[in-house]
Amino acid sequence: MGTTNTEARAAYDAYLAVCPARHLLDRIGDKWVSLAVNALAEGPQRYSDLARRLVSVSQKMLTQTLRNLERDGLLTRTVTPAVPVRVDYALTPLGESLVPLMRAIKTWAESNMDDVLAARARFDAAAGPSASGSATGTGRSR
Amino acid sequence: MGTTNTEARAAYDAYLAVCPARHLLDRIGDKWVSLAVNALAEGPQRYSDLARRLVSVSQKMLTQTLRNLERDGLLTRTVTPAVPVRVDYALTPLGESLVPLMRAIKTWAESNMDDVLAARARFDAAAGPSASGSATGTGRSR
DNA sequence: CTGAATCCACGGAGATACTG
DNA sequence: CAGTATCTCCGTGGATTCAG
Repeated sequence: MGTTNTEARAAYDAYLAVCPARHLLDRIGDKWVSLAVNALAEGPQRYSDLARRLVSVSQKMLTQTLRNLERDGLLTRTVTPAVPVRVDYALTPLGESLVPLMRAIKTWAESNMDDVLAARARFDAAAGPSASGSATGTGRSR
Repeated sequence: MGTTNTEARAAYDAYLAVCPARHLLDRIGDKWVSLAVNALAEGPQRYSDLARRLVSVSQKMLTQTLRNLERDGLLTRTVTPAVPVRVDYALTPLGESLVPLMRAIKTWAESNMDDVLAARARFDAAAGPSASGSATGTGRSR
């Protein structure tokens, strides 16, 4: 009595809602964030530069990604009111401090993805040689 | 001619499809993965233990998360055929090698989330004091 | 106890068209 | 050039129910 199951869940959800790591993971988990940060790590870029580098990104997603990063203080957006408007994006110090972390992620991935892929192949072979590849919700695709 | 825009996008998409970092980010970006790995970092746990720790996770999501991690060789699933079945989950060496990375993420988040939150507040105050909070798609919630 | 199967709703991702 | 606006599709996650 008193401490119902529902209350516990609510409390946990509340905790998750403010968990810093959760926020960060949500951010860098976004498909285009890592690519954008990576591109900007080499120096400021114009909107069209970024659009060229992240070849298959839609304008909507690129803008949305950049807005979110700007909102979080990870990059700055500078508008130069020329004839054709010019907008430059650059990492802030905060954004740059994130780069090493991204590199660490990249490094781990490149070092261990072979093992992961091998494990995945083994698993799929053992579980469902007939099944197309994965079960209910692998998470990939989209 | 020959190199159409569409081809370039297809090539880039193909590249992204195999990009190790992308895979890793997709994995650890999953809501429950970080929590599960974190919990298992302290030692093997039973299914029900994990369900208790990740209070607000549904069985479906917990099972799905664990399956994906098992598939990727990050943890092992051991079934003990007792009267009530018993299943233990434990990190593999590969899974454990991921723990420091998760910690790094957690550390960065805890160190810099204040700045992020401050930036966010500033941005929201400047952009749309009347608007509810964020634009088109902040990414959070769900 | 551990998990599979099914149904459903929400919201994000993308394509397209329009604007300052 | 650098966005904004709108619409639709479907994947994802949750609740519920059934089973070994």
